[in-house]
Amino acid sequence: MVTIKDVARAARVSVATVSRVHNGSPNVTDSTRRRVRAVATKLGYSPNAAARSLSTRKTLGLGVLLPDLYGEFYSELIRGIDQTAQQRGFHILVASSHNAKQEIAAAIQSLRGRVDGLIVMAPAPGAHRPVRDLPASVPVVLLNCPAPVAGYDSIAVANADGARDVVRHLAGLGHRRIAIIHGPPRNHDAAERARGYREALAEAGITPGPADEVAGDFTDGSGYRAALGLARAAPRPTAVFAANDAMAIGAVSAFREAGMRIPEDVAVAGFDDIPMARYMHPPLTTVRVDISDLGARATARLLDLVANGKQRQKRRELLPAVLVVRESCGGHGRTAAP
Amino acid sequence: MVTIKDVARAARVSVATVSRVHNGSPNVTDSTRRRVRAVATKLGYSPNAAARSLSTRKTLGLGVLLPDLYGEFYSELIRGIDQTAQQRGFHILVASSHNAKQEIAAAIQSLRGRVDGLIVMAPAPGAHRPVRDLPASVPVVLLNCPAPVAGYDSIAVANADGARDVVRHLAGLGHRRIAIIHGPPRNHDAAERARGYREALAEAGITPGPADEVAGDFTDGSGYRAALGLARAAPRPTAVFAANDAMAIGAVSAFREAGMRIPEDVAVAGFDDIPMARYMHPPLTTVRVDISDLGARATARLLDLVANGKQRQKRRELLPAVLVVRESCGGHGRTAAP
DNA sequence: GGCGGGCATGTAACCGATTACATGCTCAAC
DNA sequence: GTTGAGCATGTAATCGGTTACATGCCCGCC
Repeated sequence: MVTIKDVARAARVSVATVSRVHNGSPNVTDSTRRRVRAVATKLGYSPNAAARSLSTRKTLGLGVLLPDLYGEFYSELIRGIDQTAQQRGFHILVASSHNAKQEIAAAIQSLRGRVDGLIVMAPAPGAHRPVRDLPASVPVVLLNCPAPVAGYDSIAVANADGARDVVRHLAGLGHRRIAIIHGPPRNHDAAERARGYREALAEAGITPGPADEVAGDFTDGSGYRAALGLARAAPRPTAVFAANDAMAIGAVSAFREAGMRIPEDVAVAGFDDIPMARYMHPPLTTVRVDISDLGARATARLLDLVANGKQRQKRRELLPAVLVVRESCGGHGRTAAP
Repeated sequence: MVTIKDVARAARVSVATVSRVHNGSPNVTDSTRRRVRAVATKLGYSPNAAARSLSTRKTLGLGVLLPDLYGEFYSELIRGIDQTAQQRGFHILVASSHNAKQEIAAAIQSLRGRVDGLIVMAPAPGAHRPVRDLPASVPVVLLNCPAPVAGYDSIAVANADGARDVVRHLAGLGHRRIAIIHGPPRNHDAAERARGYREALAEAGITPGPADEVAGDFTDGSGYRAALGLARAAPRPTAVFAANDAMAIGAVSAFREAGMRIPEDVAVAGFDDIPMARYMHPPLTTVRVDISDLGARATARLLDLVANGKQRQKRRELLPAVLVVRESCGGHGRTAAP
């Protein structure tokens, strides 16, 4: 390992000068600067990150704690985060935790001291406990957390609004039996989408039967199985709102296998607008959330906290969720542009 | 920030003892151990990662350098990597590079000293140059790289075999005009899949016309546009092999908009078997690659290198790619199980 | 009773950077 | 010619751990 001392010796200067050259300090003559640069390159020197962060107390790292890594949602999210972080010279440490309190605590523990800030997505209520144990000096941005958590910045998606809009759309199309495939129990996003669903039904004067709410867990497989059940129900719902796109995709597949046509026999809507939603057959009516933007905003906010300390007022930002009408619910003449 | 010294003082022992307690050294009396533990917990002590890795020369971090982060492929890959790493107490640093040599170099630079090893996926030929500049002491596992690179372990997918199998399958079904939607130019996986395609055609005595090979870039949008072109071609291909599933999904969507039925008017096959492939309509005939396993294997190999030094023989591992016949090409009576 | 082995614990060097402060030089102003 | 400002550079403390080696104690054995 070639260290700053090796470079200093070879360039016949002190370590301080080498350090100054690498950090762009102005007080170095051009000739010295050039000499140090040349030697450093020749020796293949690159500063030891651990040593540097030990003395500067900065790591240039951001921790990203996710409940899961399954599906297109998370790659989009990470993409937005990485892009923003990279632009500002930060790198990201990704850890997934399955939303279990213990695992979250472990992951946070393993990230401590390696990052200057944390983006935590833990939609389970109560899952933020381990976050509170963090020293107050670590900036944190919460993603899709249940309700504003006092003392933390947070960004969330307007889940209830989006869900209300889709279900209203469905009701407006004349549907009276509208089922929902829920997300995981104890998941904030799922709960909010369910709330929007119920509100829209109430608005429309519809009382959902008990069989109209079926369980799921945000995976395509769970949507498939849920829809299989719905297809056998009597009376059958004429429309289904799946709490995310992955489940909607599974549901469409199951309905089709059961011999039903979409949207003629059953309308299906999703949530998220993952890239592939528009390429389904029929193209999926869903709620658009700019997932990578969600990641980008969270990162920008976090970097702001990291740079300016935590003095600012904590805010909760709500990302709009807008209805995208395609063809899986009917009610749309033209083809959605790709 | 509470440091080891604070704990030592409060527990009335030396820093060495505190360190020993935290590292599970056996030479500490139970009473001391308990006292130190209690104090550490009360003070909320957690060792500074930078300081620790400065003196141990270990970081417990693995760098993951990816060409991109778009689509389900990457979340699956990261999932496999994270799972294996976490089990062994490592955490991962993810960076994407868009496959540009300069960005790769920058990313590697920013990872240096923060990780004990690197998983690099850079399918562009020549993209590994920056990797060679790494000090030989950093273990590296290459993913889907062009050909075995001397001096490095690598894991790749049997791209050509898989592609040959699908195209053979298509030819076996009686298709004579089989088009391909290519992956990005200068991408190894794409090139290999193209090679398999050509070999299978040659085997079947088919000479592809120039219009049968169209460009794409592995995104669903590019598959959509490519298929739009194919749909207008005369004579039209009766089968299309898309070099990955995302493009196959886009292609199916485009063909359908052009009024063609799948598989009756045109058969479509993909590559990767992303989770959602089986839920498409019709379920996609594709080539199964266990993506998260690919990540898991790469990680296991890397951890092995990290633990045992680099003395072992470098190996290239080839992950099988097996044909999964569903319905998008016909030739399959039953419904694919989900 | 003295000696030595083994064990718990402490002292201090070290890892590789950053940076406050010290040093010494040049040059302009008086 | 002296003085001091301003700048380039060096010296050494520091960040928070780990660990080789030193120390001192207890205990068993001859």
